[in-house]
Amino acid sequence: MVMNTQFKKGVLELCVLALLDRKDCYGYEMVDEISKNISISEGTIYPLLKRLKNEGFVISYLKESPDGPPRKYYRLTDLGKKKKDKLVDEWGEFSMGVNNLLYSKITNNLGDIKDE
Amino acid sequence: MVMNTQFKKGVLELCVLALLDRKDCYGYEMVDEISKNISISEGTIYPLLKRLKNEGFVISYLKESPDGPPRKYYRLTDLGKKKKDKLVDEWGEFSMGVNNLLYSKITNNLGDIKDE
DNA sequence: AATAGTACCTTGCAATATACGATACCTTGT
DNA sequence: ACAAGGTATCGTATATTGCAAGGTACTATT
Repeated sequence: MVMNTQFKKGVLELCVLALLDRKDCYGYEMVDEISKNISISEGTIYPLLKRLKNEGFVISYLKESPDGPPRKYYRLTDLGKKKKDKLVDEWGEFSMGVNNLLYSKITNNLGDIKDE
Repeated sequence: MVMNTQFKKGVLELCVLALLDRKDCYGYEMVDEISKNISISEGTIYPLLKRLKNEGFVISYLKESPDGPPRKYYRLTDLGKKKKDKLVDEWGEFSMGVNNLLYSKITNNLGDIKDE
């Protein structure tokens, strides 16, 4: 899926946290899951997961795979849940703000300037 | 307005183009207008306008101001209009994709794995 | 043994928002 | 005349982050 790279900045963090809020996932799985809606590559997710772990938003545990190397599953911490809720709120405000700019009547401040 | 910095990456370009599609604006004015919905600083908009001009999406012309230094107005070119339309579409797809991830039922691929 | 799919990870690059500062014009107050 | 503050522009340096490219390693299939 071709997609504006810049749009994703910061949003992928939200997507990962939102995904993990539903179920524990391993990295490779998240790429698949998220890719159904917005494109993401492995080179993005692994550094991101590492960062989220360093910041205490997730923990990880290993589990054997039936076909391949062991999978590293990630689970949201309480802190991660809070972070996710905060980001969801921020995303709502932000996307609403953008949509206002794109679609709403422009608020022009010229109401007090009369024709002459 | 406090706001996630990363969310804005790339979207401000869209906002500026959308604003200019309605009316010619000067930089300082755009900061005011956009700030009603999403926070933005002057240090952001001027480099952005310069880039948009270099890429041929806008042209600029000077106009005296009743109070202050002359204003540099920006106007969308045909190329800029196309770019704006494209970005609006991309934004629509993108934000829809994110909302799917945040709010929709998760599509789990475990339907063929039975309890045992 | 060779290939392909799964799964993990790192390095280096590119894009871009912002802080910070510089420049310059105008008005108002002292 | 001078200082202060609002209006308006522009440039530089920095931090964050997504991604391509590459590597490692395990399993199953050919």
